[in-house]
Amino acid sequence: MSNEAHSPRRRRGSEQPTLKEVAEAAGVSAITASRALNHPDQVNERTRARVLEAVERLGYVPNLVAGSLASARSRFIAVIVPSLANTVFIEVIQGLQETFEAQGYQILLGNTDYDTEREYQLVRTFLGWSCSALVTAGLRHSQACRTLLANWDKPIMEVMELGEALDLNVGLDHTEAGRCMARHLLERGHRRVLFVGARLASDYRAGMRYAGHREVLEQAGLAAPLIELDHGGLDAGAAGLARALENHGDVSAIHFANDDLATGALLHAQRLGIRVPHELAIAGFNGLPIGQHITPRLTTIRSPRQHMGQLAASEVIRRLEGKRIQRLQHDVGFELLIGEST
Amino acid sequence: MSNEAHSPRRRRGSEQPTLKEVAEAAGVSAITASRALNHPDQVNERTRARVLEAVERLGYVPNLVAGSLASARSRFIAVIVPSLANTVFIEVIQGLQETFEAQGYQILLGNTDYDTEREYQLVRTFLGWSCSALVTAGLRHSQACRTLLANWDKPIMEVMELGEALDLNVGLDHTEAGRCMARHLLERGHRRVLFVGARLASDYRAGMRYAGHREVLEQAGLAAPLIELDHGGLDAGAAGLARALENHGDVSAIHFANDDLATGALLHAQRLGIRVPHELAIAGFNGLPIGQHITPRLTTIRSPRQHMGQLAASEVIRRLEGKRIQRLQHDVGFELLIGEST
DNA sequence: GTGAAAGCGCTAACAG
DNA sequence: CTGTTAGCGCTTTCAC
Repeated sequence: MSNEAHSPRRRRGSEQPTLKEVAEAAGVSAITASRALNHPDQVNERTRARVLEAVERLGYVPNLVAGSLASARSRFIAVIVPSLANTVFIEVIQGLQETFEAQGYQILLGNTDYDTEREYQLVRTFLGWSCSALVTAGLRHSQACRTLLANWDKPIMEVMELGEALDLNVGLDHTEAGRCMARHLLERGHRRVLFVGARLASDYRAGMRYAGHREVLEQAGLAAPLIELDHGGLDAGAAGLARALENHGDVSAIHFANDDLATGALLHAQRLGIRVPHELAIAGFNGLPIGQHITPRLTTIRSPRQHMGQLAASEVIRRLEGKRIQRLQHDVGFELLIGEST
Repeated sequence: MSNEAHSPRRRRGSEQPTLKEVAEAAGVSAITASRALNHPDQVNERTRARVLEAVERLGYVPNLVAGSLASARSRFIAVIVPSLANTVFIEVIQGLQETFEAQGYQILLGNTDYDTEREYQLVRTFLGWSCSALVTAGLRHSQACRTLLANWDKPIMEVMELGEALDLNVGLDHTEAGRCMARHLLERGHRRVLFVGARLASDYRAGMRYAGHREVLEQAGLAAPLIELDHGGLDAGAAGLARALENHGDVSAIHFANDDLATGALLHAQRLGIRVPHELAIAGFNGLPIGQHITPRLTTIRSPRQHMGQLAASEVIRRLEGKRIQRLQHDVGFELLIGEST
């Protein structure tokens, strides 16, 4: 039986059984075996048991590639972030992952390194995998990428920030966050406030926070000087503090673009014997745990990053399941955490 | 032309052009178009230009699913880690990602939540995607998982720890790392040394470090008391310190299972006015940046995590390219970083 | 509830 | 260097 003279192609290296073989072993047709596995309710219970037994006995592992080709859909979700080195994206990914995995979706992770051309390439690749949806960090894309996505009929979710989105959008208002912290510093009586960030062209959301910060200061008739560092991290924060003291010795507060910089600066200030906040106030953004463990505790803004991922995933899943989406856009907000560093 | 009376199936939702259509537009056969894209050197330069032009004009995006089915290989690399909440795994993933992506491989990320049954399910799924290789964190797997992998003929790379591996192995010796830190503490004159870890059954590599620690202490005729916390993080470190002071008030040093715990404890000690290391020495493991920014700097052990990922990926790629692998196992080692906390 | 036939879009194998 | 043919393993469609 089934003994062809020539078998022109048998690539499946090892003797991986196919669905057809499982079906034969169970005495049913391939399609019934398929249904037994994927739509159990469409198959007689006893038939299903026979199929499952055969699956077990033969050690069958479904070929998902073939399934995807035939059905023109994979259960892949493309997730594109600019960096894995930044906790912020990791936490969003965590939220996405737990929610999607629980529904049987598999994440396909891409890293653009803050390069929109790279993003475009990743999107192309991911479309080629018949992804069920795309989640990407941010609203800025190359024109080619926009064109490609405009012709794509699956859910597109842009996370992190809020604005004019391609489709779905879950995020927070970074400009407003910048304003919020600037207002806090003004309330604390600071009049000479410096903003220190890193690579604001790439980390343009930090740039938006600076814009908000600047707006508030200028409305109060104050200058909004900026120091832009060429990389981030704790070391950079310490270096930023040093530069600030050198070039802006008269500032009474520094608004850092994120908690890594702010924490690095705060710990460096301790080493230098600068008393925070009396001699210098320090503020950050993100609400990382470390900021709440150092003394003085860091004044910062906490964003619900994991929740952002969960919400984004839930909304995408709703759409995939054909449920009505009430709003295309969700503002997850933020929270000013006032520590003793300001 | 090519106008069939009935088109039984056209799933590709939008009008995504196929390779065949590109080929027609370029006046070549499908296989030539395929070669022009995937094996440019096998095709006449002018033919290739025509194909590329047609690709551009039609906005063709290759269907990778179909390609994988036909060739029985995807360029997927399955990567399985127990958690995304732990920096350690993220850094390894980063190393893997940059190296694999540079060679055109796509990572398929799975998270087991420290559950070997979940790992088994992930492995099954990933095998179904015709992954080119599997990278997994750790050497411990369920029996079902081992059986499944034993019949798989693609490269398997186990990272993080060293030991009897399924195939390739890149990691470090955690028991030795535990010994190393214990010896350091003994050298510093400590005789009452406590080990504090979290969920050692899940984080069994921390358990191995404790085993090494204990071995050294017992050889010196000392006890090796242990406090096991039910979760990790900075908060837990602070709580661990509190528990230590309460139940082991006479200890002169605490060896924490990782830097998160150690940092949380160290910062908490500062708040309590406990002078480190004079009244209490504190040591960690991982060599996270934060430990080198706090005062006193944390004594810890640094492991080359990103390098571990890069090396693991390189070795897998060598194998995939058919090159000879010189050694199946690589010890990436570790480095004792002596701060002022001990 | 089950099956037969057709084909998803691409590439391997050969032939020229 | 290019083309023809025959599938990869599965699911859709439609019939029973």
